Amino acid sequence: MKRKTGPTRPPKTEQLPAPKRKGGALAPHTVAPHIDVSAAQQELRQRSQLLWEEQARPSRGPKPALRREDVVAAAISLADASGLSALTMHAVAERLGFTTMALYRYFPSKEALIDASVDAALGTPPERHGAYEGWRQEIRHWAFAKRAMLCARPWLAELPFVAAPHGPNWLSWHEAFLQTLADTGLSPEDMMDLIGLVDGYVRGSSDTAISLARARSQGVSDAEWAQAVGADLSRAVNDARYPVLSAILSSASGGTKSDAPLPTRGGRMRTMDEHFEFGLGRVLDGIQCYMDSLGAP
Amino acid sequence: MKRKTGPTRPPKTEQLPAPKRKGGALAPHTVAPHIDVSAAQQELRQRSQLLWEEQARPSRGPKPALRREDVVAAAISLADASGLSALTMHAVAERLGFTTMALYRYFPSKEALIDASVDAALGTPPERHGAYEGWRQEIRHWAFAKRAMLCARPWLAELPFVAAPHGPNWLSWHEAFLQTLADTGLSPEDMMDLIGLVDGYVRGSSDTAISLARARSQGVSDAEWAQAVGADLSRAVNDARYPVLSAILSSASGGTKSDAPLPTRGGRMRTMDEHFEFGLGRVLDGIQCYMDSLGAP
DNA sequence: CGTAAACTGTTTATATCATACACTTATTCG
DNA sequence: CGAATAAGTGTATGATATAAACAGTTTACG
Repeated sequence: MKRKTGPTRPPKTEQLPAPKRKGGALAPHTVAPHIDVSAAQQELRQRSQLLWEEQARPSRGPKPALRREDVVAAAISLADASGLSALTMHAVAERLGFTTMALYRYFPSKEALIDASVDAALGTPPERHGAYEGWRQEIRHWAFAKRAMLCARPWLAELPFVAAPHGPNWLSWHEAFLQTLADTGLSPEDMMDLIGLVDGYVRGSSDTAISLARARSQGVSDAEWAQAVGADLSRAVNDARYPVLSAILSSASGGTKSDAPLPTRGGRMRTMDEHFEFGLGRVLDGIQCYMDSLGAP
Repeated sequence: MKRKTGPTRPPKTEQLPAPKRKGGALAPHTVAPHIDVSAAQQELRQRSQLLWEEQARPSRGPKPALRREDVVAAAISLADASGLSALTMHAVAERLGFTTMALYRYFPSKEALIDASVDAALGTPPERHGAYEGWRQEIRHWAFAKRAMLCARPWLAELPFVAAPHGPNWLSWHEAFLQTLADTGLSPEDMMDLIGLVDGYVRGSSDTAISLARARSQGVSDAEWAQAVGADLSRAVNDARYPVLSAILSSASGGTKSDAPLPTRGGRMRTMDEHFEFGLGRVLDGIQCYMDSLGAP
């Protein structure tokens, strides 16, 4: 039979039967037209609650063999070892010596387990070390600590950072940040915005570091990684669409083939941490400017 | 039979048979111990190449009925309409009127298709409007444009932003940024770091806006969304672990139940865009400081 | 004290996906 | 024309999340 010039209609048009999902588990955005909004709200509320409520053991049946923390610990160790894709319900259960379905006695869905794992993985910010060194140093420490935490758990960056409920540890990072600003006299709204500024920068700019951390954990050498990262950039060289970028890249790498992820000048190139520090320095300068402007007039 | 105090070993211990995945398709980090590093490198290279190479049609077999762009367009329209979870190979194929497997003639894996969809979705930055307004205004426009793009396609934020190959459009955003700095006399390394700074801030800080955009697209009202977001924060109130946060929240919301996502002072609260603008202003101030410090000594 | 409620973990089943593989058909080069 | 090659299809497989029914356990309560 001859195929018409137009695309063939596959005969097995099996009218996908409108994802039912009645229990209201996953499904953050399945079909959209007829989504049950209140159910979605309900579910988010429940996920959030799971992060905060104590595990009230009811006094009727047999004692649970596990605590939620045990499940979370298993989940985290899997993700730490082999990335987010290793975090399957089956794998977690097996590590604990249970069947997959047993986990659903502790978490209503994989998403809820991940919520909890993420919050646990965030940990709490490091305790204040010695004397208070002024907001600038304090924020700097905070930013480096957060970055280090993200790099230590690269799988956190595999998750979309939106729309997840925030747990106790997440709040503790916020709290620590606010403490650095406590005696600056800034308004609450300014403080909250500055969290967004610094935290936004830290998360947004850490992707290279995280990517390297992940590569390392997979046994990729730094050189290989740098080459892979640089490869994308170096495609811009001699491409008329990217005049400035092209000029920068070819001038910086001295005309030879550029293996470096970022252009190296004649002098010493900044290390990755120094790149981060540079940007952070600008952020802190910007905050300083703002404080000065408040004090002056 | 009495269960031992230790966890029950499920009888069906089916020794999960070491994910084989021979074709080398997905599997960014499956098992880690015996990962074939060079294969992973190979695959990344291939994914990147797919974003750049022209589709060279071989002159032997039948003409392909589609172009890669068609597939990408279908994928994007699905994701736009219903989020990333709607982007399945089946759905894309059905929209095009083909069978699922037909897509694999165009993209070797779903990941490769997503790579291409992401780059296409990024689009190109808006053309320069009128006269050059100075780097500060130009960067500001760039940042707002990028943020608007992210909000218009909230599903981009559902993807992990690491370890994906960068395509032509991604580079075009970089190029546009560099053009704003072209006549500032900054070193290439500084310019690249400033991209990281501004782009990091834009991506990292846009999550609230993106979350709202997504909620809207799902029919959630702004009020419901605000309540859901605020709920997590308001748990800190009266929690001894979060003294500063608690104080800020309870003072700001006047002691009543806080429905607002961010604390409202007596005066008018900043809108979401104004929050963004505030942080961006600090970033730009920080850049200004740096330029001044370079020019002065 | 015994029984039923409430709860635990297990078994079994199902739906959704990505994708491998073999096959049929279409196109074009020699 | 006929062989080679590629396109799209059909079917199968394996991974995964999770629903539903079940069986064993503990405790509250009559």
